[in-house]
Amino acid sequence: MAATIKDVAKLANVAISTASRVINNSGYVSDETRARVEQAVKELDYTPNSIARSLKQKSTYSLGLVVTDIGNPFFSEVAQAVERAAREQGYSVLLVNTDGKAEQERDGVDLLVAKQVDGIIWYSPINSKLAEELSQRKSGPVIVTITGRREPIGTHTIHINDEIGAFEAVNHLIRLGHTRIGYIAEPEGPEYPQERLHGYLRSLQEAKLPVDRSLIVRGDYQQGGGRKAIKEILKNRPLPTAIFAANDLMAVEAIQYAREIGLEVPQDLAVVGFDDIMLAGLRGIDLTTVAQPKYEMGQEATKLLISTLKKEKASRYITLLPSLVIRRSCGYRLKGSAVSW
Amino acid sequence: MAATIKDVAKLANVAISTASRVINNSGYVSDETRARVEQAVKELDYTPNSIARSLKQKSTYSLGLVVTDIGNPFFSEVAQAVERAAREQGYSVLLVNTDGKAEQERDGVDLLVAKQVDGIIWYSPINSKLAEELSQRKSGPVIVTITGRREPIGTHTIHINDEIGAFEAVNHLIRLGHTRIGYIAEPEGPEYPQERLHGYLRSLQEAKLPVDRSLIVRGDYQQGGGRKAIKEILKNRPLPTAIFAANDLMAVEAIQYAREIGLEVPQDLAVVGFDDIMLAGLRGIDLTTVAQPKYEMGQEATKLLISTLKKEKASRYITLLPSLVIRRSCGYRLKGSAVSW
DNA sequence: CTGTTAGCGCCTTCAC
DNA sequence: GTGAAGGCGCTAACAG
Repeated sequence: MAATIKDVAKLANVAISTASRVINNSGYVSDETRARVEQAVKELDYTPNSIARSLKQKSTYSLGLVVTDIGNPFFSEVAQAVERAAREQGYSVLLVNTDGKAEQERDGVDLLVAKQVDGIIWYSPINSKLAEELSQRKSGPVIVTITGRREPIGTHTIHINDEIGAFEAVNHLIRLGHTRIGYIAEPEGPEYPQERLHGYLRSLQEAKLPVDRSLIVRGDYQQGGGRKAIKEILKNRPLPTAIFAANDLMAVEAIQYAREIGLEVPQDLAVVGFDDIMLAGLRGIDLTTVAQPKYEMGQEATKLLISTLKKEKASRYITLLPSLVIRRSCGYRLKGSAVSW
Repeated sequence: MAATIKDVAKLANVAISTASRVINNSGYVSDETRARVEQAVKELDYTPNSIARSLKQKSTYSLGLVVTDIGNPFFSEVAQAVERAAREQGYSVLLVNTDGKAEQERDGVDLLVAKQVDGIIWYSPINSKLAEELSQRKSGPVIVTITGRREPIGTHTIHINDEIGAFEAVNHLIRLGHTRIGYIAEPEGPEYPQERLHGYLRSLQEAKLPVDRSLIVRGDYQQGGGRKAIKEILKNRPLPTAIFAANDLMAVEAIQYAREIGLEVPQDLAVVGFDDIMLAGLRGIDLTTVAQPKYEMGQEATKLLISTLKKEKASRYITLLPSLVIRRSCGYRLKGSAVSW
């Protein structure tokens, strides 16, 4: 049995409340008494039970981090930022994986609520109603969502403008002279923001390029999905000369597959991804991609969350812009294009 | 204010203990009463406060996961396995990053202890004394360590036989005809297991190859560190024909650097890594590497931990063997070698 | 079957 | 300055 404050008090020959005072440094205690208590603490190797403390104080100093898949390097980088920012402020983080399933998300969030987390960083809400409702509760956790959607959800929203990111990526391909651009798209369904698709479409439209629906194939954001999708897309004739993929994982798989069947990247097929996960920058991969400010996203969200906890703060909506990182996978100029780079 | 069991009891017109019974499904309750309580629960949208429950039951149903760097894809894969296994058993996981610093590790673990986690999966203990001592405490958390060291630490130990992994990797290079094999080593210092170095050395010795200390340069396991190390190693003349690196991140950087300065991989320089993180298998990288059973490690550790929690179990020591995954970065045969593959 | 009664470990008035 | 007492939300005997 670990020592409790009671043991400390007894050993120091003081009342529990006095022991509490010196441990928490609150209220007046004579130097002499303080010394006695501190001595007792040391002797018993006493650690305050923060469960009990939380029960009393209604604050657990912990926050939940809800992500689709912590095994995905993209989320893991965000998680790293969150953990660091949280630790620096004395908070700890409870990790919940949703695997992209609404049910798991609900259960996970329920768990976090039961564990009385002070706040939740939610990336990203499949079930936005749940998030919205939760953030309405008076004594519920503060909810910060990170999302590619436009609509704010929760107490605070960190919005990554995916639409513009995708738009810029496709624009870049168009400037390079591409006119048949395939798209390995985000999955369909209400739980997935369709902003990247919108950006892709808008770019084509503004350039007055036709939209060929058979060049748009849904991916699943997972390993294996990019391969399936690119296969599908490359059944089209004439072949597209460029591919935009809704995330890097799928983009890299597209490159792999293209090379396997004898296409050269970028000469025969230019590829642009989305996210800028670490591997995108490796030599041998060199993926041009839309970089999401992963670290900032995690850090911003955490800081915002914790500062809200410390004092009331109006709901905030922050937009972060992704940026296009040009590497080699898109080529610098398409053969026969009039545009020089 | 969130609803408490008291509110539920009042609304259902029963005693608190009765409400508790139906909520926890313990003891006999008449169907009629049960229905009333359930109705009340629904009406108030009641969620049990697990903080309070934990205080009473001495069990928080949460476990700590201590890793060096969750942003590192290697750890993030282990974390994924841990989270999943934990969730399946109704446990949640508190994430602690050490960034490889002893102080952060201590603070993080203190935090976990204060938060009364039931167990800690510790990968990997820099300060093994801390781990050992903690696992001795009667009412302390169950400690499962994952480590490349031989010595058991904590309640249970999952040992990855790094020495054999490294040994096999270097053996492979030797079989391919290499005799000057550089090593981008693990960092020095008591907090880092030196098993991979041992394996490297043993392999050379058994093959009766000379050990050239200037071909062994310490890395830091981080991004950037492989680059620095390979630079150093390649100052040697004659150049080594092969490089073994203590992890994939550094191995990949070595490949990048080698290519930048005009060396072909694997023709001029064969490279073997350690870990088998996702990117190792990508086309364009194709890194031959010692695969650690990441998923098994996380899962095994978690299951072991939780089963211990449920009923006393003797301390266990499990050894998992890594396996060599041969891809292209090591070449199939060294020019001029007599060994065919 | 159901209600009453003690706490779990801690913090926080409120007296002295 | 210090102590006594109440209660956070919940569970677990123990009576009825």
